Amino acid sequence: MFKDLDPLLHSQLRLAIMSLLMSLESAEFTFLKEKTNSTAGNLSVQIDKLSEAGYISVEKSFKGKKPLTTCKVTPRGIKAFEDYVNTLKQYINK
Amino acid sequence: MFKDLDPLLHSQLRLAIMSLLMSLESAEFTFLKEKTNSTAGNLSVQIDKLSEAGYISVEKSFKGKKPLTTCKVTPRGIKAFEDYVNTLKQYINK
DNA sequence: TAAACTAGTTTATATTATAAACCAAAATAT
DNA sequence: ATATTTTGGTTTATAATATAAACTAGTTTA
Repeated sequence: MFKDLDPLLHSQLRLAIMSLLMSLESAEFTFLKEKTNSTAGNLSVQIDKLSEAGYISVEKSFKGKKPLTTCKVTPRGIKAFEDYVNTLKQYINK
Repeated sequence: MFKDLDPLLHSQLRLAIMSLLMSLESAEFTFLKEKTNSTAGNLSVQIDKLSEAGYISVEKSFKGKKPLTTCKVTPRGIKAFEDYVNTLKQYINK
């Protein structure tokens, strides 16, 4: 009856990160931090988890002299997000 | 940007329970257990939490000689569920 | 050159979900 | 009759998770 919800996406902050990345080419750490209203620590942890699952790719570089972390959703992440949304519909429609 | 998701509803099993109760007059413990595919222990705990939040009402009686736990969603529960769904849409509709 | 700020990471803690262990009564098998 | 299993749960222990606090390395500002 109820399919399992991907636990990696069924988390407020990770879902917010993925939601943003689904509609953007890429996003910087500081941008995600601001938009999700999260602490840097929490964001860092959740980005790692999404990255380890292969849902996003993370690139570390420099913007001038400051470190710059850039995130992009991967095809696998897009698939996972879409599956999650479809599964969720079982729970919330009707 | 992203409103907080009610943590009481943002839980697979509790969401499944509420989802079922939203479309039924009432439901028995054993029915919920079967439909949600949960263990009795887990279900018992989550029913308590929903009940303590006032999202559902729980009535304990007997069916013949066997104990019977019956659950119903409350108006407050309906409101919370609808709010949750609306908030969730911010996350999943691009 | 000390203080404060930026852009993070690591680690500790508090919360949560979950199943295992338990209980009382009833039904079933011996 | 009386063990034994099943039903319908509850309580408790454990494992997983989310989150913030503490920390780091370098940079800018006073």
